[in-house]
Amino acid sequence: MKRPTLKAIAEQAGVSVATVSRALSGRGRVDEATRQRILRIAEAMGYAPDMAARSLVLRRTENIGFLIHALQSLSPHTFYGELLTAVERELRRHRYHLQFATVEDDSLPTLIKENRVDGLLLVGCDLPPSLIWTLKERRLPLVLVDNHMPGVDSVFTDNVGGAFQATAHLIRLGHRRIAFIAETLANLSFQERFEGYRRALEAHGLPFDPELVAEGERGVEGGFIAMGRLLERAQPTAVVAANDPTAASAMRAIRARGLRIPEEIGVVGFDDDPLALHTDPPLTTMRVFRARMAALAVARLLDLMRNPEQPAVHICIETQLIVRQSCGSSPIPS
Amino acid sequence: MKRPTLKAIAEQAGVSVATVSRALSGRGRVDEATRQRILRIAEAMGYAPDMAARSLVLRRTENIGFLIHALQSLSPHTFYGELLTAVERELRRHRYHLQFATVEDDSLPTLIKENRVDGLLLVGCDLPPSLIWTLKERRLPLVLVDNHMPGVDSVFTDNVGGAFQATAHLIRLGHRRIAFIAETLANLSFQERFEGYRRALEAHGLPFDPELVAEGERGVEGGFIAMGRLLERAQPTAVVAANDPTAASAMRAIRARGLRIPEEIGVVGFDDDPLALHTDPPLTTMRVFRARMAALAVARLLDLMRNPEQPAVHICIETQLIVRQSCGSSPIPS
DNA sequence: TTGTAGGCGTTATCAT
DNA sequence: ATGATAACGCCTACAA
Repeated sequence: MKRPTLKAIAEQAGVSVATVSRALSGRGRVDEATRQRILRIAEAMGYAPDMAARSLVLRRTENIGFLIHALQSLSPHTFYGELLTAVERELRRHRYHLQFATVEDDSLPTLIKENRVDGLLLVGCDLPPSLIWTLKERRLPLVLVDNHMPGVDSVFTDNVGGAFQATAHLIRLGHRRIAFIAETLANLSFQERFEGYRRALEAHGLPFDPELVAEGERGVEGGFIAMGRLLERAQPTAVVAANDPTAASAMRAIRARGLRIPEEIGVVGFDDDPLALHTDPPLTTMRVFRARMAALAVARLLDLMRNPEQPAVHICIETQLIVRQSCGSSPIPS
Repeated sequence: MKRPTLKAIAEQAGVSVATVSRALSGRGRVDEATRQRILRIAEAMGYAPDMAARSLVLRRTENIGFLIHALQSLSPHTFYGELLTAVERELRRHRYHLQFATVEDDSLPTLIKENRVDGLLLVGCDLPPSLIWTLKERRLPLVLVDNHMPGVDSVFTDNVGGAFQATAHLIRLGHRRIAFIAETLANLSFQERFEGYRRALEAHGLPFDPELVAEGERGVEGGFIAMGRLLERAQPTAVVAANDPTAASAMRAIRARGLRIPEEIGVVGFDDDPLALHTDPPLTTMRVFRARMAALAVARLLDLMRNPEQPAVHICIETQLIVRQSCGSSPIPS
């Protein structure tokens, strides 16, 4: 059977399409009796307004775009999947739909050019800033998620504070030679975590030693490589990893050197990836709140769509230390 | 600046909108000189057809829906994120867009009711069959992904064959008391993997012992629970896990009992989750080809949209054994 | 080769 | 309270 239209309902009910439209939309007065009749018929026919016709006249699609960098999203080690479903759930509560797209460069996605979305969630810190500015100039409502920059609304994790806490935790346990590793530092989130690490050292009167910092490579082996490089030139008693996959991968490098965790080297990660439960020993890490991030980002975006001319707002979400067994639980002997 | 319309280009070029439409769409003859002029102007104005207007008249949205069960997708331990990005990339190659939605029950998603998609990818084996049939009756082109049933087109992994291979691998290594664990057997994929396990035993003349089969619970601890139950009543020398997270979680239970892997118990997983690299020892597992699955599903769906009246086709993708260190590499001593 | 006109399904502005 | 009617932007006969 075909999708019913307003016209079909109108004929069935013996009224005009205008009346049917009013009855169903609730805008404009309709006699209560005919309204009920129309509603029953519409229900029976399984009517729902055609989205194309609606958005053509209403000038909105009730679609939100979820944009992510193609490389980032292809990486298996990302928590954006969970973020995505949380966003979709949140959008659905508000009668919006989610359009998912990846971007590879700074050219304007067809999603935008063809007017397929009313607003945008730009996810991750690797989307080209030039693209972000182009979008802003189009006056398209948008919110950065897990990323931030001046002049654009954003919702993100407190990376600096989180890494500070993680490092302070290790210091509290008695560690003095604490290393920092990342797949790469060419990434805003990782830079911020590095910054938090440095600030924690400073706040506790420990010297910063560049020899205790190592980068690896992008990919699942990043932490393994970084940790290998580090252990060739230094003997840290603990290491802060820029994220959990890096930490897990580093743990393999540590074990490969015959060192025990946490007795000889403590490890702390970041993200509370499900992975963290399965490492041996289970990984102490900083939990980030993806569902909160999703809800706040959606709320902000919808607000921005209602009322576009607002100063940019930046929403920073704190992290939480999850203590497992990779750092040891009591101060180490010096 | 506003989005340009055909009319704007027409005025600029001094022709009618019909001519512009023809020039841009390529359908219908247009003088080569004016065509070039129109193309240049359109290019300069950054024109792209308005999607709502187009789909209203063309009766298609150029949107494909990616549907997944809400619970399934919220679980962090799923590889559908990777599948999603692969699908999006494939769709984009064909000028289609991806609409992502989760379903919670068998009520018709608004995506469908409001005509927001031309076709559907139904992902995972936990979508309600009643919903699938309703969609079929609407004559909406659709393909099941990582799932299959008679009468509906599908693209899926060879779970039976994969589990057969995994089990045969263990048998080849000399194992005779081989267990099977899963978070749950109330899942088609896991049932099929169980079936593959049984067939391998049978094919090699080993008895099937129900005592060597254990279920756990849904969630990250599923494998831990299942393995715990199993070890209380039996002494397997190896275990086939229904997927990698289950295997990783089971490894923790095995270690908690003081047993060594692979010396005392061999473990093989399924999926080749990135997780498999980080377990200790790294996990031997069956690789599934998500990107292939995505490409084949998209190709099939687009074909189905062109030519709807075709008999259903079922595309089964074989898996590949990835040998790491969790099973040992040489036959065990009996 | 080009333009005119009608229509896709919906909403909104007028009359009545 | 209800019904014509005119958009919305695009495509496509049909006519010129």
